[in-house]
Amino acid sequence: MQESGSGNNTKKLILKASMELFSELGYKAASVRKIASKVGIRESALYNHFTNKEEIFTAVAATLFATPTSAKQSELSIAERAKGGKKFLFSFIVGYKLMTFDAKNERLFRILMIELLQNKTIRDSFKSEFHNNNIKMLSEAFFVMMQEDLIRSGDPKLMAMEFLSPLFYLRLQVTLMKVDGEPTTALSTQFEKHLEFFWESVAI
Amino acid sequence: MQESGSGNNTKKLILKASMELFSELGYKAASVRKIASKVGIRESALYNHFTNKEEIFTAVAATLFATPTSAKQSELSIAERAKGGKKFLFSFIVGYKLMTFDAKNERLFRILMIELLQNKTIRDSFKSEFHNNNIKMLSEAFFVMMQEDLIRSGDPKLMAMEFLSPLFYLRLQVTLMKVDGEPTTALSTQFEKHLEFFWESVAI
DNA sequence: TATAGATATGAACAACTGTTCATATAAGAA
DNA sequence: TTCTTATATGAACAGTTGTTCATATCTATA
Repeated sequence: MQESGSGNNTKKLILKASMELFSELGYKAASVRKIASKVGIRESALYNHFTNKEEIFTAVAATLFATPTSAKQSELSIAERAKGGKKFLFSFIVGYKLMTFDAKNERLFRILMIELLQNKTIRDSFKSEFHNNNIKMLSEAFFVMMQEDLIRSGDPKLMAMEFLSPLFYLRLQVTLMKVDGEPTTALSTQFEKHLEFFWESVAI
Repeated sequence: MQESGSGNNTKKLILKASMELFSELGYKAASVRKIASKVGIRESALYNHFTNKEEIFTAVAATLFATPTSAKQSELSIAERAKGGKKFLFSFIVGYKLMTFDAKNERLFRILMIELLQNKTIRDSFKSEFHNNNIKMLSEAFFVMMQEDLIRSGDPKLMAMEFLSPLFYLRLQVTLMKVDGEPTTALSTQFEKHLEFFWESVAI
């Protein structure tokens, strides 16, 4: 090993630098040379760790989606926790809000949105991990709440969509504001307001 | 004038070709040469109509956002039409659905999403035209509906957000499906289901 | 018909792209 | 120490990028 890389973690450094550059510039503009330069090596050295640029990006995307969506906070099953009704939804909101305002996850979301319409790998990840997991989890929760007569009956999946969509939209707004360095305090309280509105809509 | 361009509308042809390429490839990959080639001229000829690539993109974006959001369908004011309650919301949904599944507007949405996090001009347009107009319009409508005792009282802007977010999320999903050539029939009925759910949530 | 203005062309530019290659250097195993 | 393996380097490649320029050609006006 030469300088720069402190050991065998050059690969990790590449992933770190790549994630930052991809999120800042997007796939195309985050060139192999810029990535290498950020790591402190030449671009040719990158090819000892990855076969091509696409593989770097796929690896970055994989680490991004590996982040748990705030699912396993406790040992209790979703069905069990869902019996808490509004309490469960509140904890979900708190987790989602934390993700939205966390700098690292903010980058995640940026790069996701940037590549969503250009990269099929990202699209597939979004559909399975990001979207379906949340919808599936919430659907299960709403199904339980219906059985427990906490909320009015209906299609659990539809309710999951209705609950999640405004959160997603808020997250997009927050991300857009932060990109331009605008304050997001006004949006901060919107998350709880959404919960209030939603619960008033479905609670029995 | 040489061949290709049938008259003085080369500028329009450039905008048309640009829009298609921008939406397919994004800003970076839609090169000046590709645009020129699509029009049927050399890249140097483009510079007789636009000073640089950025100006082409800005012009495209301007024409995109110039499309009315289905606001002025009739001569009646929003306040007047809002008295229709669910009927008004249904007409909004129909308009939004039409936009979502219209090929041209689909492209609009794609390019918008692609550049949303990379281009400040687009971001500003999104915030003012795309977002605020809809929210403002819907807020006014919900305010009227509250006065008419058609819906429960609350923050009209919050309701507008709750009503619009799922539509936006659906639109994004449809766009993603179409990009990969997947069928969108399953999502098609979701628009009306959202209206049913929402109206049941707020109607008195 | 002569002239002016708009619009076309092709060549060139400097910079950047992803990738490959022969080669050098370092660390660990024999 | 010697040999192997991993990782670094710098140069080179063939394309592509946005932009400029002198020059040619078309159209409309005088």
